[in-house]
Amino acid sequence: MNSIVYDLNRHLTYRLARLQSQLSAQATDILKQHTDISLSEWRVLTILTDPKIRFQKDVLKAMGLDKGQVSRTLKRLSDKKLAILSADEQDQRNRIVALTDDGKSLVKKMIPIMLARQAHLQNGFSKTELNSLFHFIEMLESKTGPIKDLEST
Amino acid sequence: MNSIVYDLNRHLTYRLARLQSQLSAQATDILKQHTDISLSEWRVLTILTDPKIRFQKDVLKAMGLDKGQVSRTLKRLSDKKLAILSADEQDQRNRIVALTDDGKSLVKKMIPIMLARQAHLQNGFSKTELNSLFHFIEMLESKTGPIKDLEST
DNA sequence: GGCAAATAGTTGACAAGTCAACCATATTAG
DNA sequence: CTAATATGGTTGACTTGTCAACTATTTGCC
Repeated sequence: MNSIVYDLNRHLTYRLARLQSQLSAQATDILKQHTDISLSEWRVLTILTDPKIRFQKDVLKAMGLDKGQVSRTLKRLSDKKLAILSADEQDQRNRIVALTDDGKSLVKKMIPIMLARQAHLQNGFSKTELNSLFHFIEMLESKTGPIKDLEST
Repeated sequence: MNSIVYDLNRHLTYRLARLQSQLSAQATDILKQHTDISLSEWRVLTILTDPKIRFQKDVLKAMGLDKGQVSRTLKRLSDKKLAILSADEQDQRNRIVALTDDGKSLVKKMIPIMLARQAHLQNGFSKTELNSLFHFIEMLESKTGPIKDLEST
């Protein structure tokens, strides 16, 4: 009668959260073995390899990260001489961001390692399964906004 | 030639991370609309509905959360009078944890809302698709340990 | 019994993520 | 031209997560 038991293990968002925290711990470990950058720093570095990314605001849009987080992460990368920030003469509000040579070579060194990890994770998935997985992620992402009428029914 | 571009969007762990952060923001919002508890507090509360969970260590095992986090979260729940912690006479190291009546009624009130959200998220997925998704999560979870030989190849 | 090791939990220090206020520069609309 | 608004970025306060050191019990072994 008092069965208000809530089965967390069959609870999609909980499972995703747990998976995610394990994955990010794994990535952090790998990075620590080879470099002294954090996972968020690594993600920003990889974003900067894209030639379409020229300004800080582009990083922001590309990553969907917090403004302040991007600002501080870039600052740290710049302190570590992996990226440089400079002023845009055309529009003084913008900050131009780019990898330094050190940044580029770090990325070049780490990419094979990080790709090997992706391969390791995807090992056992068929092409079709992988596509479904990405598709599922997209479907879920499209439903992450505010929800109306949660209480009705 | 300088194509060291790394496509984050086709990068499984990145996509999962982004999805996860959106999902947890959504959950936090919903909780804030109805209660004043945080997402981690909510998760611990739901765990406590399981009669098999008697001690703090059971919460720990069931959630795979950090020791300290569990300790502090339970403390907050106890401050809010949603859970009570008491000593185990048999083994003084253990702390017995249980929901208070307030805790139980809060859970009872929130469960339909949180389940409605799960339903909303799973809407559009067939039973088969949902099962694959859970299966994929399990497969990935089984690969989140340390990886050997990342650099070879 | 007594001492080493194991278990349960607490605490402090620090890193990462979130939020909102704020400053400077550009854009636009009257 | 200039005042309101929008945009890009920084900063501080706060929360959450992570790690490791530490205390207190209990268990197992000689």
